[in-house]
Amino acid sequence: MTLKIGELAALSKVSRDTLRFYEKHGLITPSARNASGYRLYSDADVHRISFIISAKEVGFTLNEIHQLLKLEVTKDEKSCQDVKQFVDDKIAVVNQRLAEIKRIKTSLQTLSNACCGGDKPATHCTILEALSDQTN
Amino acid sequence: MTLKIGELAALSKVSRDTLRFYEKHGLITPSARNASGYRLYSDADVHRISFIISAKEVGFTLNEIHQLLKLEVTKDEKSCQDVKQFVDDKIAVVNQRLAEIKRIKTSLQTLSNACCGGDKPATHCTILEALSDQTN
DNA sequence: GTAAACCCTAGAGTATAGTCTAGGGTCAAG
DNA sequence: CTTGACCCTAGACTATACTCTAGGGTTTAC
Repeated sequence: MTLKIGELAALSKVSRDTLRFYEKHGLITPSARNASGYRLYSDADVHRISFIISAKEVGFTLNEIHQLLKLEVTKDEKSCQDVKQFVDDKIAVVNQRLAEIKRIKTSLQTLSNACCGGDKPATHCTILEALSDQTN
Repeated sequence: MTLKIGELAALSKVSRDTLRFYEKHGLITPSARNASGYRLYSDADVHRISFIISAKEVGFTLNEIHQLLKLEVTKDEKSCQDVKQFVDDKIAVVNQRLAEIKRIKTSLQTLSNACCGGDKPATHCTILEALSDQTN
């Protein structure tokens, strides 16, 4: 299965321009071009863009994502130890972020539960009150 | 306990400029000023900046964070139903992000485990291979 | 009592991540 | 065989989130 840029854009919910922008910055290169120079994306490209989007959504910069993806192409030049160290560092970052997002989720949920759900004023509904309720 | 801007900056690991910037954009206002106009931050301010930083780290924009924090001051003007709806929407976003970050963590961990940890080339170490290993 | 280390404002400059425009070629349907 | 919906490049423009500079006042330690 190959997709043209507009099709991949629709599928991934990003713009064509964004795909070209990511390409210019080395994040994703279509696996082929047709005779007229149209970009043709493969299944692997679909996975790749999906990873890029997920990573971005949870707060990684394009630069960091680039580093993560680069592990693929530099694999023979770096020792395994280096790769492992880099990835383990990223796991630590991800764990931190996981804890933060859970904290935010808990406060949002406390907030939602505190709300009556009726149409009275939400007098006791504040994020910061919800946050400080946590034994954290 | 009150802190001057430099002290809060050191504590929160952001720059003074960032704190002033956040203030300009309505995210945080010091609870007081001294006679010379120096900003004085309270415990509540410390919690507030900590929330802002966490929310930002996990991918919320300053604008979204502003909306979350604004629930505090607009509480009497909005009906509880409105607040609940807004917060529940945010919870959905957070759940999505939680799933994504877990997916990334799993792939990073698969990647790390696949690495020998020795000093041989990391021939089979790629994020995308790790990602596609997942039954996802 | 002065020098280093802080604080203030206002506004310019920068990095990141797109988004849009101009000017042109391609393709599928009618 | 042309019209509308696509595709191309190059480069200008925008939004977000800082970061820095200039020019000046304040505080604290020696």
